[in-house]
Amino acid sequence: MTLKSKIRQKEILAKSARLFRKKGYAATSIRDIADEVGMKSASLYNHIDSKQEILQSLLLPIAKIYVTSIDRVHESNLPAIKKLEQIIRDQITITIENPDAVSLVPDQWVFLENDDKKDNYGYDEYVHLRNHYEKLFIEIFQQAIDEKDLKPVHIEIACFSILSTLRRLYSWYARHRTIDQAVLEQELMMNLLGGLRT
Amino acid sequence: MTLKSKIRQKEILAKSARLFRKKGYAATSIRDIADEVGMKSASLYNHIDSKQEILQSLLLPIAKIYVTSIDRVHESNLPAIKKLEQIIRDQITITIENPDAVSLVPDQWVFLENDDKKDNYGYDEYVHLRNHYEKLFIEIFQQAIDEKDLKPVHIEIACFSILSTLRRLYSWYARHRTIDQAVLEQELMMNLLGGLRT
DNA sequence: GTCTATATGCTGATAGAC
DNA sequence: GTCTATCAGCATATAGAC
Repeated sequence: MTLKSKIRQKEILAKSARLFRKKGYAATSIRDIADEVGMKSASLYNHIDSKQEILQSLLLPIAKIYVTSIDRVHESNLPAIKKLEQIIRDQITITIENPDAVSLVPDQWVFLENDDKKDNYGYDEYVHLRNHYEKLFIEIFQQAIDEKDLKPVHIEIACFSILSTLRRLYSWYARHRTIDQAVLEQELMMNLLGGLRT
Repeated sequence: MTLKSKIRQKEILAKSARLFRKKGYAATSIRDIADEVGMKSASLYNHIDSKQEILQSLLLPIAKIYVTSIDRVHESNLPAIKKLEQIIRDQITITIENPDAVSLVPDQWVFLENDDKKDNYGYDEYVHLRNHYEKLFIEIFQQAIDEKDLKPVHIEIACFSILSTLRRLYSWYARHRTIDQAVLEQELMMNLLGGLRT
């Protein structure tokens, strides 16, 4: 694979992400993507195998970025409450650095498919990564309660609430791109953890 | 319009809402809906004008429910912080009573269309209702800060965070339908407002 | 009010010329 | 690597028999 084709592929992925974000995977056609890239839809297939491959090439890498990030925090020796703060900071950074890919996370994963013939299990792999992330998040949250840094709240409600905000941050950030990241981190920390601290 | 046809229409709307929730508007076909209702797709058109009309018949009523609810709170004589608490309780009730319609609110409104020829402005009307809701929410939030019941936080971040959780509540609730509503209200109040109180 | 048949257009993807 | 031409299938919606 030449360097040039890799650049072209990255462009196709980036433009697809923007279109998927705007209209969703199902409502975005291969022709829409080709128009955006500036070629005919048939030419796209010199760079990609299928529309489904594009979605997988967007969702699986971003899911792995999330998991790598929380794995590293999990393995650190910080108190659990400090781990939670770091996880929130990491999610903000990931969102700011990959807003289009992140925008697909809440809802577009349902369009991932499994294809036995190609040994290609996009849906299963994605769900596994997401479950791994949520499992660690809840585990660390429980630890912070055990360590008396958080009140003994309803864990599932609290984790759902925090993650709902973080997963939607891309949409708020799109309208406020000039905000200082440190301010955003501080404010969100207060919003998400402030009411739960002992 | 006969009583029977109204019942049939309600069934079509309910089944459509469930399908739109699962796969999204664009990925749900008229045939999918007809299958679910138990008739051929052509027969559906004896009960509805178009697929687009179904989406509007789901989204606009639920948006009006939200607006009616916040309008009533806004006109009350409660302190702003009590208004916010009531708004959160109302959103929880609306979600529990209309989970499928509520599930369409975060993302499916982009598929609403305007049709000049039919004097039918679904998109514009929906966006207007949503903006009205958010304007009142922010106004009441600001008031609660002025009345010293909330810290002087970054208002837009705080409102975004609270609304993100409330708009996603349908998905958490789907997996925890047996929870007592009073408990849910109490926990969410702590999560959403706890960190912001003076 | 439901059906079969059909119109018209768009979908993802492929074949083959250049 | 891009193009034109094309395929088979599915989309929304309508016409008209029963």
